[in-house]
Order: sequence, then structure tokens, then C-alpha cells
Amino acid sequence: MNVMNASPRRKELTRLAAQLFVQAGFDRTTVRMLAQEMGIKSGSLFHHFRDKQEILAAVIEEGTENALVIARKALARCDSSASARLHAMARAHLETLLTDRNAHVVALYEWRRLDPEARAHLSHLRDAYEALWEQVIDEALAEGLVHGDRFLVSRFVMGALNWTVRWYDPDGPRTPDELADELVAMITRSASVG
Amino acid sequence: MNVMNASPRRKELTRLAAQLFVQAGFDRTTVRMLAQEMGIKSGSLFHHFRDKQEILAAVIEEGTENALVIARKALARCDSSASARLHAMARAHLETLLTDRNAHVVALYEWRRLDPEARAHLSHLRDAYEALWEQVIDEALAEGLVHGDRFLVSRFVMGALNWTVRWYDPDGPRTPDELADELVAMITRSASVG
DNA sequence: GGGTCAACCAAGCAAGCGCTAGTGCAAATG
DNA sequence: CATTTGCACTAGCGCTTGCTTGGTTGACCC
Repeated sequence: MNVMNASPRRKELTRLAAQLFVQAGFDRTTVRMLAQEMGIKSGSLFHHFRDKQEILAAVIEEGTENALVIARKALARCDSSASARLHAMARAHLETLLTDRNAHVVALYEWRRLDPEARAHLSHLRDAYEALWEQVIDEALAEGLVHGDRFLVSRFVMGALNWTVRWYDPDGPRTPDELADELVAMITRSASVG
Repeated sequence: MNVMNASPRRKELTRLAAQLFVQAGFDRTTVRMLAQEMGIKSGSLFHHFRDKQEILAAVIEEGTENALVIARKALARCDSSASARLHAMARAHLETLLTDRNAHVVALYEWRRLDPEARAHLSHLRDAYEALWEQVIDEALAEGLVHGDRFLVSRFVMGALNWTVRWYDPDGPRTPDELADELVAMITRSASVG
């Protein structure tokens, strides 16, 4: 068995697994389906992953890590105004959500199927990501760009953004960036009112 | 077999099923688990429901119907200003979401497990509910209470509200009504800016 | 050119799954 | 009274599931 390394083969298999998990759901995706999609036999799967659970964990882990990387890059790239940083985070969030869509849909909908150990490990990753958001929201509150409770605002914003995976059509008229800007506009027009 | 009637017994079973579906997920909830929780044997289950799918459909149907009823009542009760109606919808949404929580969590997370026929039927119910929202948002746009695209605003708002099932703690300091008012405040402070 | 090792395969086990068939029985119905 | 109906039972069929086992292949290494 191949322990927990990150071979290129494993990455490819993880990507394929994410796709199937989205199409059929984790529980209804059988190891035989996974193997067939990967062009191997079901037994061979367990050379790459300890068990089916580990495949799920791998999918979610990679998606969340990508989200973290992209958000940090976006923040490093923009200037330090609260407005710019808020826009950057919203755009980065939708960028990962919609390009790495499969992995994130799995993370959103199959989280409860993780066993306790995997959930604990991945919780830390997710918390690190959410901490970025709360930090940016804090800055926006301090500049008077938005109003309200820091906890509530960040929850509402993330809810609105994550919900997009249920209705957004990449072939439609709107780009993810436009979406992000619209949301930020919706909650920041209040700025000059106080 | 008991066709599709709505006996009180069946309602009670549906409520219990919703609870189990939330705890374990639809696919991992076996008919034996359902039967045990209901105090009968697994075979007897199929006297009340045609198959397992029908139990899922019943759970979601009842939750959505309740949501519709409560939202309509709330709109009928409040005065006709866009602000009042917006608050009423948000409060009604959180009221159903958090009191009928099990059914709505199932609707949100297990929707894809419905077979095509059930999905088609329930889609109409859900569309009727969302139409209420879009109507109220339209009125708010017309009064200049909120700004932006009607489609986007309603999606963002419903996303923010539905996301609450993931983090809201009924034993915490905030009431659902406070939550609803905070969200409405977040998107309407922009009113006097234009 | 023997040894190593990741990658794969064929075959199948034990457990659990949704669901059916056939029956018992008390209350409602004529 | 006889019959129907509603609800529950027991027993188990037929199938799928995640995973294991034991072995083969071919590329690379000293």
C-alpha cells in the first residue's frame, strides 16, 4: 500500500474521483465505478488509497488547499485598502469555487461522510481559510466600508458565495468576477450612510 | 399498500425519517434503521411507503409546503411597504429553516438523491416558494430599498439564509429574527445613497 | 542479470442492502 | 354474523458493497 504520498498518479485519480462524487454522490459511487473511470480494476484502487474514505479526504484536502493558496496570492497581489482586499477575496473565492468546482461541491455536500479523524484534520485547513475572510471583513468594518457584526457578516458573505455552485452557469452571460463585484457592491453601498 | 394518502401515522413516520436522514444521510440510513426508530419491523415500512425513495420525497415535500404556508401567512400579516415585506420574508425563511430544520437540511443536502419524477414534482413547489422571494425583491428594488440585479440579489440572499443551517446555534445569544434583521440591514443600508 | 518496487489483475469473501411473499389479527363495515 | 380493511409480523431472496488475497508485469538499478 502506498501510504499517504502525493504521487502524480494519485493526484489524477483524485481529480477523477471528485467528478464521480459530484455526479453520483459519495455513497453511491462504488469502488468499481471509480476503478472503471480510472482505467484500472477495483482491487488496484487500494494500492493508491487505504480505503474509500481516504479518497474522499484526498478530494476535499486538495480543493481546500488550492482555495487557501489562491486567496493568499490574491491578497498579496492587491493594494492594502479594505475595498481592494474585499474584492480580491470575493473574486478569489469564486475563482476556486468555479474552476475547482468538483472538489468544492464535494467538500460542501459530502463533508458529513468524512470519518472523525479526517474531519478533524480538514477542519484545520478550513478554519485557516475562514480566518482569512474574517480578517478582511474586520478591515472592512474598521474602515466603515461595511457595518454589522464581524461574525455574521462573514457568514452571510460566505453563504451567498458558496450558494453559487447551485445556480451559476459558466456558459451564461456573467463572469465570476462580475458576480463577486456585485456581491461586494450589495453589502458596501452603505458606506457613506453610516 | 397505502398509496399516497397523508395519514397522521405517515406524518409521524416522515418526521422521524427526516431526523435519521440528517444524522446519517439518506444513503446510509437503512430501512432497518428507519423501522427500528419507528418501533416497527422493516417489512412493515412498505405498508406506508412504496419504497425508500418515497420516504425521502415525503420529507422534502412536507418541509417545502410548510415553508410556503409560513411565508404566505407572514406576507399577509404585514403592511405593504417593501421594507416590511422584506423583513417578513427573511424572518419567515429563518423560522421554517430552523424550526423545521431536519426537513430542510434534507431538502438542501439530499435533493440529488431524488429520482427524476419526484424531483420534477418537488421542483414546482420550490419554484413557487422562490417566486415569492423574487416578487418581494422586485418590490424592494422598485422602492430603491436595495440595488442591483433582481436575479442576483435573490440568489445571494437565499444563499446567505440557507447557509445558516451550517452554523446557527439555537442555544446561542441570537434569535432567528435578529439574524434576519441583520441580513436585511446589511443589504438595505445602501438605500439613501443611490 | 538478479533484486526491487510500484502498479496492476483475477477471483472472491462476508456483510449488508432494498424489497417481497405470505400470514396473523383486531377493528371497522355490511 | 361474515367479510373486508389496516397494520403489523417472519423469513429470506437476489444482489451489491467495500475490501482482501495471492500473484503477475515491466521498468529501473547496481
